[in-house]
Amino acid sequence: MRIFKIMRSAGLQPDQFAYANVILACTAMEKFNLGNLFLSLVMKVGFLTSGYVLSGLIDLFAKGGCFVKALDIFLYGYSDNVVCWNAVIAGAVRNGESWIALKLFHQMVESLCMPNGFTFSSLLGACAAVGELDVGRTIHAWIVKFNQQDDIFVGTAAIDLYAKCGDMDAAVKMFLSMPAKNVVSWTALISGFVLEEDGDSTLKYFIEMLRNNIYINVYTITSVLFACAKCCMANISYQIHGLILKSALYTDPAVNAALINLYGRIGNVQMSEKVFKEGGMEMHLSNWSAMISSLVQNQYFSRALELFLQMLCEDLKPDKSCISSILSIVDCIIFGEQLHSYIVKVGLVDDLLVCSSLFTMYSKCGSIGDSYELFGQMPDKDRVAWTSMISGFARHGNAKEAFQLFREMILEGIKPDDMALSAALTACNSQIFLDKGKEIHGFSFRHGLSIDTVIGSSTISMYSKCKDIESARRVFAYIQCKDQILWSSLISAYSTNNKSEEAILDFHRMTTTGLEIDHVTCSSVLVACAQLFRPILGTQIHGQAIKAGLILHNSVASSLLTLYAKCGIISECRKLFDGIQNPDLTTWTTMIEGYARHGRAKEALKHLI
DNA sequence: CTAGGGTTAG
Repeated sequence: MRIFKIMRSAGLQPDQFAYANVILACTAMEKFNLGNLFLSLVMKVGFLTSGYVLSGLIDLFAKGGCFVKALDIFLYGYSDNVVCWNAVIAGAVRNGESWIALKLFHQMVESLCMPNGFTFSSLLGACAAVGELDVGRTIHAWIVKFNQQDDIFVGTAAIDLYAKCGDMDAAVKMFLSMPAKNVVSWTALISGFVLEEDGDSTLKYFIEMLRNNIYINVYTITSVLFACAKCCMANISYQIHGLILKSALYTDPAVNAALINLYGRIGNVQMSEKVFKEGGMEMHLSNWSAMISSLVQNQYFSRALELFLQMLCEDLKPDKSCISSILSIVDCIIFGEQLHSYIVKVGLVDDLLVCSSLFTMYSKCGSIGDSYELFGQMPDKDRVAWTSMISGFARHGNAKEAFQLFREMILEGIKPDDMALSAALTACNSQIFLDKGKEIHGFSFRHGLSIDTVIGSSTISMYSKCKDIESARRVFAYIQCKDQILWSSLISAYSTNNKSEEAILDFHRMTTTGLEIDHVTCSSVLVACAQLFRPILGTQIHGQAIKAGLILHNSVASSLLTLYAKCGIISECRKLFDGIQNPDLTTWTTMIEGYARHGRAKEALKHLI
């Protein structure tokens, strides 16, 4: 740049190469604001016909985010130079104009300019960006026609396209056919398996990579760690962590964040904290947000809040994922409102993620009106936002509003998934909604979503709340893979519908399949025991609950209290109650009721006061 | 003039 200035001030006329090189330097230094200056200089001396200068200017404007200007210059200086075509096509892809890129390609071929590896690499990127597998296959055919299939960039871009579109067979085929591969080709393939949540294949290729002594970099490691997190591969995770410690990768903030996230997913918060502390926590925002979400996922709410407040004290600006994580654990409207003001202040209200978490917070804290108002103000709503609002209404017993929203969501063209259906089913909370529930059940059946246990258990609960226990049983029988959640839905369906014999029978059936009992199953079956006056069975289950650590759940404790109170074993009640660490409203009420039922008014009143 | 990742909310 300086030499260029000296040249001009000395009255020397720079030639096309001097201009091209100085423009190249501008791009490299990201001095995009100099684009217009050079454009006018170049126009004055008539160098826009030079392919070197033209391609440089196109690239400068495209990288500076002015694709329209880049396209203008290209069309004005119209050249049959392949580099100019490539620059404008790549610029289109970079600026999210994939379809323009593809159109330009066709014009290029029509004007008989031969595309090369650069062209195809960008075009495949364009297809990947818009998820156009079919167009991508057409481009692949062009690649073969122009004999560019051995280019390492083209091959890698093809792997990336197939991988992003979920066609892993094609990706592997491309990978194997490549005469030369590098770390990027390997990583593109591995990322495809990560997207598919195929942990086995991810590891298989990663190990193969290590065996072949391919240099592993940050991209590879973060992909593999992500796969470990997604597939909950705990043992392998520790080994890979060891590998990272031995390499220079441990100091990279992206790797740190990936490790923190991984340990959060596999439930080892202590390790998350360790990586967080070792990774220079004062520097990187991504580490803070990974750490907070790890804590939230594992229910360390107060520690999460502590870190959040620490961030504010240290003048670190929490990003949207931090704020969303924190919002998801807020259970007090005053704190929620404070966060709301903060979000408005930092200008994050219009963010889809933040706003979704915000209106969900209002609905969880009891302000369904505020929640719906915020929801209504959102310009774009995704499936999660719709689902969250539906379940907000369902939770507040506003069934009609929930159904209306479910309808609107489908009319908006958003396909409900298992969570959305489950939210709509939850709204059917009494017999009068049985028809509506059947309608939604039919919808999920028609859309092939009925095999899922999430939908399965919500469908069973729906029929249970609508007092159609026969249908609940039929849904249960239909589902092949029965997990604890499904069994517990059925058992609680019987127990809440006064079919206690059936509930106990199914409890025995469940335990014989080798499934562990959980707190929901346990408390349902105890309710059944109470109804049938079966203290002996109840005591047995009490023992199992202690062994499985379920006694810490207040729902289990209060079911046991009900059982002992009903069967007149008040001394056992008292012993149990005194052992409860955090008695809640239900456990207190049950205890008081127990005393009252047995004419122990004095004790009942003592508890009350 | 060209390539690979970071996922959070219901």
